[in-house]
Amino acid sequence: MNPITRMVGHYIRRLHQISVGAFMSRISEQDIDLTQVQFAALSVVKEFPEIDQTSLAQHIACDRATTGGVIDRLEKKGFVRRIYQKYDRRRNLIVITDDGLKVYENAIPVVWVVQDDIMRGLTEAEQEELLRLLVKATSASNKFSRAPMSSAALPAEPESVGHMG
Amino acid sequence: MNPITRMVGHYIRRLHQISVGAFMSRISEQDIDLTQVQFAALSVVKEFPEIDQTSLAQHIACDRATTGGVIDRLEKKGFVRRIYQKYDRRRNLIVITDDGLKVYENAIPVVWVVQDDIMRGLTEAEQEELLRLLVKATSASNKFSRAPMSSAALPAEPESVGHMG
DNA sequence: TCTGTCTAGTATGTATACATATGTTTTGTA
DNA sequence: TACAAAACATATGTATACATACTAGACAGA
Repeated sequence: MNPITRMVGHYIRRLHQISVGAFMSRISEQDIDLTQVQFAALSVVKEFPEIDQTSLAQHIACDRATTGGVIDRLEKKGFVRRIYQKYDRRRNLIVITDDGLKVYENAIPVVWVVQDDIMRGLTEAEQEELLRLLVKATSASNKFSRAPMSSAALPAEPESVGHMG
Repeated sequence: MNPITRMVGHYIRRLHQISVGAFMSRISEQDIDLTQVQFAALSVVKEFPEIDQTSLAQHIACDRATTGGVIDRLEKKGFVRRIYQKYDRRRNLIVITDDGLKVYENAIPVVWVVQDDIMRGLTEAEQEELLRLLVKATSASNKFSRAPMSSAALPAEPESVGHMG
């Protein structure tokens, strides 16, 4: 038996691949041009208009360099806009465009389909338990991570997030 | 509440980041120059000497292009060697070197420390349950994935993990 | 033998993901 | 006010991850 078959990290990486693949597959079916991370960024930009890149980075749990690239691509597609200010010229404020809003709304139903794709092999109870354990594990390890999620982006009561779609 | 906080994919991606981060952190402490995927590749190459790249790709669940890059980097570090054959000049056979073996053996204990880092927020029972659910979910979705793991690399007991086709 | 098909590996391009370094701007403090 | 420190974005380099396309080689059937 190869040791990698006993490594939790291996299955996490594998499930991540599956999750990304399912998202891209389902989103393409709807002719939507978005990645998982771009969708997450859009959802945060929609909720917090004129957010700066560093705050956005914290919400989607990417570092600033990665987030800059994500914004680049969203801007190129016309889904968000950077606003350059006078009173603090270090900051770019990000806003969602009308096109971005439309794409975002169209993508939302896809998310729940993907949810089901990823966990289709599990019973209803197991799906809830997996989600609960993922939330608990990420919350616990969050502070040790290099690109931690901001507390604003974390569920208020991790215990209660077990249910979805 | 932002919808991404309800997305299982978001937590999977997050736990993957944490897992990769923990591995790199612990492995650096030991002055070992390996990534998670490179470790997985080494372990397969050790178990199956003279494996070709496509088979290796299936075992570590990467596509051929990615695997080629992984082998490139491992070869550059002197941890594996490519053997070019006469009777089938399409195939490269990969073997582990003495240096590679040494590094691999040194890295093994780190893997178990990382295991604990990732799931430190969970009880013993929860850790086992998370691993079980990850194995079950990945097994079920494996066949829908672009870079599926080969069955040889999957755990032997279908009973406990849920076997796939 | 010739040819169409399949296979193995590679090349290219895109998208996260992050470390490190750089440059600019703002802020805090002496 | 001057200067150090912090903050923000970006640039560069490395490593997965995968689609697509391409080359070379093997192979089976006509």
